[in-house]
Amino acid sequence: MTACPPISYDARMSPARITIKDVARRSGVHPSTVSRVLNPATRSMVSDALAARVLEIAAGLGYRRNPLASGLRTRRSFTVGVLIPDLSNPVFPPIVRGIERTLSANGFIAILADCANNEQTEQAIVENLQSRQIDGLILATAHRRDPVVEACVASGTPLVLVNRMLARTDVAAVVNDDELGIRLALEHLTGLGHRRIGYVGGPPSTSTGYDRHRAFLTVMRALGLELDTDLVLNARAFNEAAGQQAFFEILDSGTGPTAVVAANDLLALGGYDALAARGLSCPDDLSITGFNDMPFIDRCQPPLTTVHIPHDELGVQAALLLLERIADPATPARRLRLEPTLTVRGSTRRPGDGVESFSPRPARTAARSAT
Amino acid sequence: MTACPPISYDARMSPARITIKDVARRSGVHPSTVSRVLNPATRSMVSDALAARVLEIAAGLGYRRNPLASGLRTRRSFTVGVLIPDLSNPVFPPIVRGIERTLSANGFIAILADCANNEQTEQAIVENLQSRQIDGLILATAHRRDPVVEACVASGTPLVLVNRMLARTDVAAVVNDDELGIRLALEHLTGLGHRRIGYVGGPPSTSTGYDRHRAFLTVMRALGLELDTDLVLNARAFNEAAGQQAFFEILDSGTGPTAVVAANDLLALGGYDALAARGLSCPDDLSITGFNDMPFIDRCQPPLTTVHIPHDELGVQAALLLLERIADPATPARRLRLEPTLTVRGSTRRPGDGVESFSPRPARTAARSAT
DNA sequence: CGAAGTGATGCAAACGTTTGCACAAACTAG
DNA sequence: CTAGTTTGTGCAAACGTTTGCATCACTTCG
Repeated sequence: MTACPPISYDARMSPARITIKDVARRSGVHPSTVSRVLNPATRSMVSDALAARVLEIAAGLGYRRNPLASGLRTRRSFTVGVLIPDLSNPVFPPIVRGIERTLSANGFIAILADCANNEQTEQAIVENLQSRQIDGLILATAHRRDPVVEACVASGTPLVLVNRMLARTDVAAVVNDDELGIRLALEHLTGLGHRRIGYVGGPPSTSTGYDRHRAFLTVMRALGLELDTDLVLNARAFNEAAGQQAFFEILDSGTGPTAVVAANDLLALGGYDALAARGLSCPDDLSITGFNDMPFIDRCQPPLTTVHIPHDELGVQAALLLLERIADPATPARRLRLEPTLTVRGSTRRPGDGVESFSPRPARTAARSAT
Repeated sequence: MTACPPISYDARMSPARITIKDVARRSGVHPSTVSRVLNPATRSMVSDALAARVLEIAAGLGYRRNPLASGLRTRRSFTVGVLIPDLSNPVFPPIVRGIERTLSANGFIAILADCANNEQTEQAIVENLQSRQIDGLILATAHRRDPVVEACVASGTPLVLVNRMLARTDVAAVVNDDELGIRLALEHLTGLGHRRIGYVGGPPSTSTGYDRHRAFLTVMRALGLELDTDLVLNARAFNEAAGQQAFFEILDSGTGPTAVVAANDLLALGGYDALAARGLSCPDDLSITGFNDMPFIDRCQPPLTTVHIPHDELGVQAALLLLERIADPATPARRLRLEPTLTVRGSTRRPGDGVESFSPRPARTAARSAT
């Protein structure tokens, strides 16, 4: 826009909106000319002098394009859908924020939908969004084999996955380097002296569940560590309850590990719960690492050692990738893999460090539960 | 919809969308008739037999209404804007979730925008949304005197505030009973024996800042407790940094209180930080209560005693109120006040309880900082 | 039995933009 | 100085719905 002359306050109050016709009448030109002026792509078709005049009049009148009408004609809406499996998982808000900021900086808006981890819901939402002529879709919900994604690809909807990706490689995605993340966690633990290390993963139907699991196996082998299959299992969901259950299985397997790598911070928190329920504590009895470094996880007790992922950047890059694809759908699907880092906190320590004969722990636990 | 016959897969694949005309042609009736059938409000105008047939054909063809075209004609978009001051504050995601779920259950979608606590941005976003013909707006960003809200009211945009409200009473809002919340916290503390109680609030430009502050003064007086103005102050923002700073002032005032009521969980966390920086601890040296009971705050150390608010319900009710106003803008602006409860956790205890001559605390703190 | 009423459907004009095409005027070239 | 090209605008038809009005076939009643 040009310099913004006094936007007549009336203009905003009156429900009678200013249309392109009003601008045309006022400038003494045809509506189509106004349209061309207002559209950057066609601006060059009209003479500079006229364009300037029209622009000024439009601004003076407080004209605002009606995206519905425009979208009806052009089949573009400058709107993208953002699907989140579960907004109450604190990893997602920062990602959404990055997405939203980037989109709106480019004139797009984000329609947010939470599918509550339900594929039915997801399908319905996507269809609804498609009928609203959204220009593209960002999915944080993807499964490795995902009918919703398939449908989107088939229908030609520009699509970018975030955080999770697909088995097939022709879909754009922005993810973390999961293998690197797991490796960082394992190297940290082995560096501390851990040898018997367990793993609690997520649903293998998701790339984050699958890839991190595989990475764990690979890296353990690479490090020359013994793999005890009793200590490696996948929880049925990426949440605390499922994590607790998985940790129970590991704790009760008898062949106690000294450390466990969790594929997600919530699973790690479930581990805390399991330990507490068995009268054990982290890191004295078991070191635990998480994945995601979700907000406020540094505040829990003990502060979680976890793989930090660039939440915001994940969102930003996903949005940029989508904008790229919307601008030119023919562009090949790129897959970005961002590098995580390890954030060491209080949930990991050398094995055995906590088991002096006179642990202050039990006393404190008792004291607290008496409060 | 009627029973859903095999939705032809082709329908979704082909970019050539099915329109009302296709349905009309196929049923041998005029498009307008199809429109009437498809619109519940006008369905009764057409004979039941025909309606049934059209419905069936529409479903068979996989027809989906184009909301852009429909909105262009009717000036309704079945879209509402949701403005959040800062999505990274964990109170908001659950509220957003409630909003989103309720809206989408009623055929509306939510456009989410995060204004990063910036009024400029907010203004721009609202204008953008208005030009997109949104049917209404839910604002979690309101200030007590808020030009953006004024503009919305003036332009006749249906509006509901959530979490915060305005000084003026003619704007619909769903908020917590802030006074009750503060009272619960204070009664809890006095019940434990606290007498010298401080307060750390938020910006008085927000209703949550203003009302909680006032409630604190009122309730303290009602309880017959002495008010020391050195112990009562408002942080410049609802976040940890501002909270820490405010707690520093209280701690350094010399006239140490035994408890502090914080107007928000993040401020309380800032209090934790301030205590830690001074080598003190909660609740041994100071009891602290929060407000909001944001997700995972029960995991921090110590788990925060805080005023629990019905996040989800706040969102649900805000959405319902907005739908009500959209359906009938003439409806008087209702203001709902939901009741909070107190969740007692580890951050509060009797004053003096922690200061036995042989506190186990200092030792532990030392041990941890040595790790 | 005819007039008035009722009920179901068709017709066409909107809603606010965009865009292929036509057309005129102003150039360029031969 | 004419034929051909470029440049700048206007014209009108779309995009997919909705809705006031017209129309027509019935029923109902005096």
